[in-house]
Amino acid sequence: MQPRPHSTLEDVAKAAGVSPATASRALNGTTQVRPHLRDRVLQAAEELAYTPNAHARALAGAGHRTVGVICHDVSDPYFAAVAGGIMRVAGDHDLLVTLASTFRDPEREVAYVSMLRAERAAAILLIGSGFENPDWERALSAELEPYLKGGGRVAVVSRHRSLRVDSVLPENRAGAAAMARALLDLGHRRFAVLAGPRTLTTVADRIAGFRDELRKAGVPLRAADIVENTFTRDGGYAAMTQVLSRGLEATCVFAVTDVMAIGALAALRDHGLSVPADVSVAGFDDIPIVRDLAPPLTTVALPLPQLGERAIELALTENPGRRRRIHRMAGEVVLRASTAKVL
Amino acid sequence: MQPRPHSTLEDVAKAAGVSPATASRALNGTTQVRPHLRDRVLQAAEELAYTPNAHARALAGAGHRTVGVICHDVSDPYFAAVAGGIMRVAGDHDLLVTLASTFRDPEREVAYVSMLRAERAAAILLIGSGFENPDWERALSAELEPYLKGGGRVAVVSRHRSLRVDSVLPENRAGAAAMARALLDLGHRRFAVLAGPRTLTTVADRIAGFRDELRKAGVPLRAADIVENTFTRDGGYAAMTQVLSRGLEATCVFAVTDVMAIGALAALRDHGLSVPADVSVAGFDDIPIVRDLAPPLTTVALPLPQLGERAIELALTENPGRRRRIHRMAGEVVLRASTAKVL
DNA sequence: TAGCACCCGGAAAGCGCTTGCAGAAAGCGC
DNA sequence: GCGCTTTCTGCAAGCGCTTTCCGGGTGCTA
Repeated sequence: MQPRPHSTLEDVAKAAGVSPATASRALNGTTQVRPHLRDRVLQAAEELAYTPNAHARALAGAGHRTVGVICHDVSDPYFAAVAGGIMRVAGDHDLLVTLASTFRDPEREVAYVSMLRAERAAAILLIGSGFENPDWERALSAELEPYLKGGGRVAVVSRHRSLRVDSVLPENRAGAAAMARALLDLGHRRFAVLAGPRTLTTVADRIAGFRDELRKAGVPLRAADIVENTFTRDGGYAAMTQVLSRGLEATCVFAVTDVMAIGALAALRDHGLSVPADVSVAGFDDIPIVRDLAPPLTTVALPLPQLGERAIELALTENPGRRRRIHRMAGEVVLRASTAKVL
Repeated sequence: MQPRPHSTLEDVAKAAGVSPATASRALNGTTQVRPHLRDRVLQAAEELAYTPNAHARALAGAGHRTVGVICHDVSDPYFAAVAGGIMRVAGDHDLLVTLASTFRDPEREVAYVSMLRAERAAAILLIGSGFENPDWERALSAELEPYLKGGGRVAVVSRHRSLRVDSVLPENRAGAAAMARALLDLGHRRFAVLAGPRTLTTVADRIAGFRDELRKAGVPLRAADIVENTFTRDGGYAAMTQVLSRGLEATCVFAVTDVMAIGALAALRDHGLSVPADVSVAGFDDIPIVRDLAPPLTTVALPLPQLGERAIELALTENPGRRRRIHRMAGEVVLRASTAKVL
């Protein structure tokens, strides 16, 4: 029945009584086309509900207006916020965004890069910490290399530095240090740290910044004060529970991400402890929800959407020298009601 | 320097000493290729870091393994959760997901459908309520129609029914009715409803279900008890503030979405009211965060990730009769500490 | 009115891949 | 060992578009 599912440029050209070349030019405005011809083409296109085939177009050399974004899980508020920033910029550039959630599976991440490569995506953005295993990071590099050589643009956000590509880096170390200072100022001297996998630089940096600042003040942070778990709400809950199980000595809990802090708050509530009366809690990231918690969470505020915006802008911006560009973004301590002065 | 940025099938074929056709067949396994030839091809591909050009492939008729998802805003926890479900299923099918946030701009929505059409996406999924204006819905239909005729698959989640496509529909009406019953059982008789744009069927249904159930119990819900605002946290805050400004008579506030409920909770806190002691609050959706609020939010739990999973499965499943399939999903009232018995 | 530059439109060559089609090779029975 | 069937392989067409290269108008100048 249907001769061809979609109408093609040739159909349009025929309907308008011009050649496909002219139709193409009229539609894209690459070259001047006499007004009355252009109007005929436009009208024909309209009538035929013509939509250019993006594949044909890309194949013919017009490039592909898609950027690929790879993160661990879109439903995590952190990634959702960063992705939101990317989407906004992408929308302004008429770019389509292909978003892939790896669910923290390294093989999947590599597979996605490969698919994005096959798509000839204009750029690939990797958001979130890399994987613990350096082998995975290598496999990823191997996949990325040919892409870069082929003119692909890559940018990473808050990611292990082993990849030699443009990156947007939150100042994790300085942010954590600032948080330590703020908590010290409140009079805290005993801390518990709830950490994600410590092989991730994000985690390592936040812990290091926090610990170094404490040390400067002569306050030690012992290895036992740091509890490691997954980067999730439940991970935070479990880590907090573990801390509680050996008897809470700390007056303040610092979770390396807000999501973990949310789990920690839940665990504390479930154990009948009140925040900040019994113990103070601080997080990191400032995902949108934490200001609405009760108590609102003290945290290091990162400009999450901007992280994404800078990343895509970086990737889209010409880089003649092919130098590795790094855009650092500072975090700011926001004191809310989840932390209190020690009496 | 670089003769061609990427190595092509022809390069692989040449390196393996076979024709492109054979190389293609070896790589795709469409037809038997003698083992030693196949191995040579595979090895050559490996050595050349060959990645097939998805565009060429799609153009040559092999179809395109991408599904498009259009929602209002990925950074909204509701959409993030639904998208999460979609991603999981897509990953299992080796499909790439192109996610577009319209930021509630109808023109952008139509434009995205057009772009997805141009991409020859295997399916287009529309998540979230349609727009208030029936004209927009028509414009959208006009864009979708040719896509469907061309063999495209479309499914919508929680969306205005005017589109004649497969859909996944939460049972908004029944869910809201169940919530009304639960609140009545707690002894509440005076309610305030915080609504999103009422022209959206989602909102209309939730209000109707709620009101009808109250009516059955002889409890009236007057027009003035319903306050309308945007579908956001700030919208909830504003709506709640408005209710408070005319003097709170209600013993219970029902927000048509959790996100609005979060705003309402914040507004109540800012006004020095305590929940549920002074007033009970209930929401709808059960986005993941609400169980961790203090107090945890009473709400109608929708299986958010499943909403997405069903939608993509629906779109991917053959539909020989071309009938409009509707998958309804029930919500379940979850009573948490944000609602209390009326003394 | 002739001459020149300029602009516009068309023909055609691909972009990289899949896929009939047909021929070559291999396997089988007799 | 011959002819037949059954695999396998290569040729070539073509997916829908962009773009280079030209030829033919057009408008301007002399």
